[in-house]
Amino acid sequence: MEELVALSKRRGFIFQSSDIYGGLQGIYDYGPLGVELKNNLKAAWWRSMVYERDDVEGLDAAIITNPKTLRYSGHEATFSDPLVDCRTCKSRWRADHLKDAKCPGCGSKDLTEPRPFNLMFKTGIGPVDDGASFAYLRPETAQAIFTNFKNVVDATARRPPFGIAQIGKAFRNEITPRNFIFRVREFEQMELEFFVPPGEDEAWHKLWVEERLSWWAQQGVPRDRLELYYVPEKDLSHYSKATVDVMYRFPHGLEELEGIANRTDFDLGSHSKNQSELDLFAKVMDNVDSNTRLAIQDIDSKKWIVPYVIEPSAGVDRGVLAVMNEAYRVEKLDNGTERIVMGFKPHLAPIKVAVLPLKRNHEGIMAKARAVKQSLQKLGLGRILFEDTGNIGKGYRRHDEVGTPLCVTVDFDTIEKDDTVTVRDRDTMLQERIAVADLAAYVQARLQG
RNA sequence: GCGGGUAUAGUUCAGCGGUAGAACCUCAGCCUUCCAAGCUGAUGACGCGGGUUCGAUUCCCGCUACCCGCUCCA
Repeated sequence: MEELVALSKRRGFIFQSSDIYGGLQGIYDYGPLGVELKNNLKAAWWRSMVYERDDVEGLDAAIITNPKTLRYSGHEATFSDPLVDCRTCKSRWRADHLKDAKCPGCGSKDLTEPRPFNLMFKTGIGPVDDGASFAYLRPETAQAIFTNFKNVVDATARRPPFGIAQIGKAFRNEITPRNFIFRVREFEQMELEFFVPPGEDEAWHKLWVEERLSWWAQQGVPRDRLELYYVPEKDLSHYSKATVDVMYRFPHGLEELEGIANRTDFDLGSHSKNQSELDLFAKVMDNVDSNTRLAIQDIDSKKWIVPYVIEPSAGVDRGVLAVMNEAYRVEKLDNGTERIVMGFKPHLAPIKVAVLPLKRNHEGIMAKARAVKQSLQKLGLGRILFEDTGNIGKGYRRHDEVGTPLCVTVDFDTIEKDDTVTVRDRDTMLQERIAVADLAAYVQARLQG
């Protein structure tokens, strides 16, 4: 982990936020390469969810959320637990789980006063901060998908099974942010809420677990590096009938990378009016505020059916950490030196191609290299970097370390002989001579692999 | 929030009660016809705030951040 943190800072992937003022606990910033990596990972998710499927729509909802949404979702009740600490055995308990003001762990009565831990961020609405009008920063992106369910159905004529996908920031006042970008207070989620007819939920749940495992493999986190954890019933979230956690062996231990939950009809039911007419499976709070039913009317029976929801919910930041951890490797070279390589899949690499002039102080080579860079940039593959180090070996090493799949070098043959360049592969360190005229097609083909 | 640990250039490490050194990195110049070469030069640090002291980067206290455990989750 320390090596990843150091590399992240040195090369510009991830920085401590507000660093010059001493930082801010559990908050991180993504640097020049980090933003590319993270965007690439999100784009890969969006592509596989929204573009490559025919049954998913996209959504980008607001972060600031009406408190009623989080009240009926159950978050107000479950995200603000009064907690007490046992001074004897150093354990922590929910105050409402204590019996006789005794520590359930060791029986000691030496407990701290209950302190409220509100895990949701609040903010004031409007310019006058009198506390009278507040809203929450969403603690998960999912809720806005549910509250927009009818909007999306009406706008797209979808019927279950279909899904709504969203990527965005979420905020939680974690008690203990820890482990670099693993557990943070401001984070990003990639969530799909997939709505299915009741009764088909369990089959779809299984299917989505497989889908997600296969997607992670495509991002460079292979199946054998992941473990499935079937959450025991007593540990299930308030909305879940069954949850499968996709666990990854992070540098600090085996932890959750993504959760795939069967949320049943809890959410749509919770946010609906006239719940008694809906024949809900889940226990929901009486809703006196909603102005609609989040349900689909069966054409034949005229009955309102509340779909069940399968939710694959992945952490973007955790994904970045897992992808970086998988990509990181140290290779010993024949000359005794070590080479650090970030073996990102090409579609995730922050820089797709680096173009290097063999000599920095040669006008002709420099000009040609710039031209090659510009022509490759026009392909729209992502970031192409003009790498003007003047030391070819150093340039290669630098790009190994940030995971650039291909380095294109302009040398004397390019400008004096046959208009070819060398293309050097990150993983094998081997080079090929390619005609500049063929370079675009060659690069495109290589980056697709 | 509780308990334990850590905090010196971008990184990895020195160091001392008398205001800090190195290596690598970075940058500039020279050199160099493909894997961190060489030469010259440059930038750059004692996390923050108090206290003790003639004097604190060094000792003490508080804060902040990070790491480990409890707990929580994407």
